[in-house]
Amino acid sequence: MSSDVTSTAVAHDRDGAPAPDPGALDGAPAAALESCEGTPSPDPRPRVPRADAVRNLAKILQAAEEVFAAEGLAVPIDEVARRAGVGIGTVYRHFPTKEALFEAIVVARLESLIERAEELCTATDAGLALFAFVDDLVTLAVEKKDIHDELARAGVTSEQLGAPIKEKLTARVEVLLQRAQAAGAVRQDVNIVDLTTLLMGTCMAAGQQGRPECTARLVAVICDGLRSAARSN
Amino acid sequence: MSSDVTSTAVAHDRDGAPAPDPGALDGAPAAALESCEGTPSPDPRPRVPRADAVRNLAKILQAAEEVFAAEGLAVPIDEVARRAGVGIGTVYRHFPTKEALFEAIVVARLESLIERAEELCTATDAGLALFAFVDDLVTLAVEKKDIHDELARAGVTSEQLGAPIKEKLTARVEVLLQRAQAAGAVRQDVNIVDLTTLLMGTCMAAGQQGRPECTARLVAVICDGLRSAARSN
DNA sequence: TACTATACGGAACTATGGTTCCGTTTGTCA
DNA sequence: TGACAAACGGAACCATAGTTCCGTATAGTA
Repeated sequence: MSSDVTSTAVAHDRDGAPAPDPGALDGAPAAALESCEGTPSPDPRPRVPRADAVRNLAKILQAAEEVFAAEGLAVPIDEVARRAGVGIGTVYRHFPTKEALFEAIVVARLESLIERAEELCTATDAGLALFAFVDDLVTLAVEKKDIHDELARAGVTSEQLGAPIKEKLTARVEVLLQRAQAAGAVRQDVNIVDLTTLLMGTCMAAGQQGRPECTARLVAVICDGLRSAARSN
Repeated sequence: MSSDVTSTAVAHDRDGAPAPDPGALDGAPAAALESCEGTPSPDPRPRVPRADAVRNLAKILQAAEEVFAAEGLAVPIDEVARRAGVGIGTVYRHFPTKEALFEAIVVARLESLIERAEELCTATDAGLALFAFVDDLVTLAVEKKDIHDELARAGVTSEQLGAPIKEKLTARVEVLLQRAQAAGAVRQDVNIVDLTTLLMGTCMAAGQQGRPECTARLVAVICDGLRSAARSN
């Protein structure tokens, strides 16, 4: 949600194995452990991970996914380890820092949002498409506390988690916005920064307030606000 | 901004002197140290504070005001002490916990907001009054990082700082809202919870985004959103 | 089955920040 | 001016949470 390019270091296993691709969340952690960095020197030994390592990585990702969603990013790493049924050392073997673990989870979530945004980019009604995205985003933030936390930290931490992914998401949202504006469905005087700020705020508020029945009305107000001056200006 | 009644403990000097009234921020820290709790047993000795204690309390409040506004509530207490030119022990003599110090500052800020809301309650144009309050609130949040932090914690911490003051503020805002709705300037389908949530979000986002030129547009969108369906429903 | 690299577990270490304690200083009053 | 309660300063203490380290267990292989 920011254009900061400062990225987090690439996560590495301390024994040299690369950190898993966040996509591992989608079900294939084994593949994530296999491949190496961008083939700088074709290692003779392809470094096949042990079966238990693969299994544990999956358990850790699963546990992190659940714990972060329920408790937010502030939860201690011990809790993730406990939930995954592994030792803390094992978590740190797969992710060099807590941040790296966050990144794996948060990036996966952002990626699903990017997908959604891309889907909506081809919708016929550009206005409805943007509003649908707003609704999806806010709903997600209410459900998944980590998204909410991540948004809340955005301006605070200089180290941006998954900055490139955020830029990508922002770019997609910008397309949605521009299409909606071109269609005359959204006021001309808001730019992408305004919109992301507005969305961030709504996500944070709705997320920590937690009352879903309230969420719908919030989204309605926001969307109407975005729409309101569409004719004028 | 919540109706949680769980309040923080009354702040006490460890030597028995009561914590200062938050109003002390407004310039009379001496008076704050003098009076005692609700006269349960008329202490023979009126307990006049020493001059240096009065002076230091003022310095601490002043420093805390500045530091919290600039850095937010996460700043370590050492920083406040350093800025005030006193030892940490002295801070703790005046405020039993860091939370108590927060409260002194935050409550003072909320009180100024309450005052503003009361002022606006008598405005002729009820719609404009509400929108003016929204603008003031968001602007304050951008300027004072502690307000923003305090809002951000609202849903997180079970211990609510100055819960009664927040209730009072909420009550005033509710009057503003109801008047605006009665005047047909604001849509009927939002209630006070929706509004405070919306305001919280906007404050947080604007606050951490920090670009004042963006703030005005955010407020515009929000207010237009609140207005939008005023005719219908 | 034996051997070894890989991976594991969790105690120990480190850093941060709130809070306490106590020896020293100082304001106030007789 | 001397005595003493009040107040001060800041080192030390404690709790929390991230990270490292190393002895132990085990998957994979000959």
